[in-house]
Amino acid sequence: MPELEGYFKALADRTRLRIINLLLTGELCVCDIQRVLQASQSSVSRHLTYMKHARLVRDRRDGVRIFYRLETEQDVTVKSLCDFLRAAFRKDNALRADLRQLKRARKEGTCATPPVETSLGSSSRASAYSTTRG
Amino acid sequence: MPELEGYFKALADRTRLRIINLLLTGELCVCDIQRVLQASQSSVSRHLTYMKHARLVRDRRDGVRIFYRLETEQDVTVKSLCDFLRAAFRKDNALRADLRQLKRARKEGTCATPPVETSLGSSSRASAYSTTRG
DNA sequence: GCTGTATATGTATATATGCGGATAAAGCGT
DNA sequence: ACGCTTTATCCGCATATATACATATACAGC
Repeated sequence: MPELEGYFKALADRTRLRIINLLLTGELCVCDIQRVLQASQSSVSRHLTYMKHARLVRDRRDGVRIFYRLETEQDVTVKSLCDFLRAAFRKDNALRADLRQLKRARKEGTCATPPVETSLGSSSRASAYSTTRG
Repeated sequence: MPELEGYFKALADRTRLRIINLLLTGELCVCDIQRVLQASQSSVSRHLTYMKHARLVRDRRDGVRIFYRLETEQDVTVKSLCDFLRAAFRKDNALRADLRQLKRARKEGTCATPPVETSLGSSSRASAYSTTRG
C-alpha cells in the first residue's frame, strides 16, 4: 500500500537505474536492454519484473517479445519522478555511456526501432523473427 | 560514488521516509524525532546515521543534542528530490498523521522550537537541559 | 569526578535481495 | 509436432540491512 516506499526500493539498485535510464528514451524489449547493458538475461528479467510489481513500468507482449515502458501516463507521481530522474541522470557519466550504447544499438536495429532498411536486412542482429510485422 | 543510488537506498525504508517527512518542516533533534514517531532510540539514530552517510541529511551538535536537517543548501539534486517528496508525501495519510503529531509536539515544546514561554516553563517535557541558551 | 540525559554503536537474529546457471514456459515458423 | 528464440522463474549462495537489547560515548551541571 505505501507505494512510495516501493518506488524507492525499485530505484535503489544500480542495474534498475540503468534500465530506467534506457526506458526514459522510450519503449524497449528485454533482449535490447540485455544487449545494451551487457547484463545477464535473468538479471534483466528479474529487475524488470521487480519494477513491474512496484508499478514503475508496464509491459506489453508482441509475439515472443515483451516490451517494457515507464508507467508515466497512468501515475502522476511516477511522471514527476521521471522528470527528476531525467535531470539527475545527465550528471552520471556511466548512464550517459549507456545511452550512447543504446543509440548505437538502435542504428543496428533494436526490436523497438527496426533498422532503417536501405536495401535489405544488413544488420548483424541474430534473430529468427521479424520485429513487429508478423 | 554513484550517489544517486545512495539517495534511493536511503529513501527505500518506511522509517526513513517518516523521518524525512518531519525534517521537511525544519531542523529536529534525535529525541524529538524519536518521540513523534514513537520509534526506538537506536532505530532513529541508526537511520539518521545511514542518511548522513548517504549525504541526504547533515547534523549539527548543540550541547548534548544533535540536530539534523536535510542537505538542501549544498546539493541541488537533494533539493529537487525534496521538492518531489514534499508533493508526494501529501498523498500519504500516515505521513500526514506524523506531521500532526509533530505540530502537537511543537506546541508542548520540541528541542528545535522551544515552547512559547507565556509565563515560565509550563511544559511537561522531561529534560534537564536547556535547549540552546546554555 | 559523579550523575543523568542524549546519542551512537556492538552483537545477534531475521529477512530481503542480488547474482549466475539451469530450467521452464510461451510464441513463432516450418 | 519440433526446434528455435525470448522471457520468466527456480535454486543455491552471498551480502545487505532492519530490529531489539545492551552497552559505550559525549556532554552538562553540580
